[in-house]
Amino acid sequence: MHAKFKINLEHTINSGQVFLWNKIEEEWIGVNGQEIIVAQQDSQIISSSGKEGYFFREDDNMEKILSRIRKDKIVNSAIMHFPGLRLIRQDAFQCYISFICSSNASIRNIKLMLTNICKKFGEKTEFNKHECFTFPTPEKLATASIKQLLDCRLGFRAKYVRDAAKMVDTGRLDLESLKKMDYQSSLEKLRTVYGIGNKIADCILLFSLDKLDAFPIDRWSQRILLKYYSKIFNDVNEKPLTEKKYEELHKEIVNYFGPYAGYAQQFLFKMERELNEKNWL
DNA sequence: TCATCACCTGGAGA
DNA sequence: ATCTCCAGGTGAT
Repeated sequence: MHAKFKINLEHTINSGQVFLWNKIEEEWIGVNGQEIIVAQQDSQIISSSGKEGYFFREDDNMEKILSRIRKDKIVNSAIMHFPGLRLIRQDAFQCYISFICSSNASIRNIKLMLTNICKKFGEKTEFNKHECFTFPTPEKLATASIKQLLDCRLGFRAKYVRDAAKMVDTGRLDLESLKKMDYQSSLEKLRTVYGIGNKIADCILLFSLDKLDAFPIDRWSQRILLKYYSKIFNDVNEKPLTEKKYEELHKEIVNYFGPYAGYAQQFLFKMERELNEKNWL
């Protein structure tokens, strides 16, 4: 890989994509499904699964991607301020459950819920002198009762998670097969899950199912569009997006930023949150 | 199709 | 101390 496009772990992990990561001294330790990943800046990234170069999308052609999304001085500024920021290719089931939990919750709270889920349903594992719990498999999480999920502090999301885990466990939803489908078809399939709307579907598609044209429009994205792009996109305002508005806006966005629009979202999101001094993990 | 509203919970700010 | 408000939304009316 060209040194110019070296991954910056700090920027990447602290960008709202992942929740089960902790920094201990100079090392980052993260849970990704049944694997544990240990990474240190400017050092080798190791995984308990032995799979390399996958999680941080080291196969992405960043020169090409950045040149395609650099449409204006706003994205350009975000790219310049956060070099080495990458999208992450997460374990699909963990990503799916994580973003279902993200509904109307702060990052800190999401992390707490997911940590509780791992402690209750995951496997205690040791890797590279670090001990932690893996994320439960669909089979394991599908056995969870509502009460157990409430004990994990999921609140009203407990029923969503229970249904979602059962969808995967029973084979009614095959996350791996969504990777091979196009954006629209996989989006529609995800949206059939109780608890998944457009925004959460876009997060799952972008962060785990290789749909780089997914552009999650959350409160922050909306603020960004209103602040910097109100001249470019039609009818952006601060009001909550209806399903139809969301879809129309998404089309306009992909039309403008292109097939790697999701990368543009990640840079813009990171920049605006930092500008407002919001906390990460 | 659209506008409201309730929803668990933890943390920040008044 | 106690209260209010909000956080990377979604589903039901």
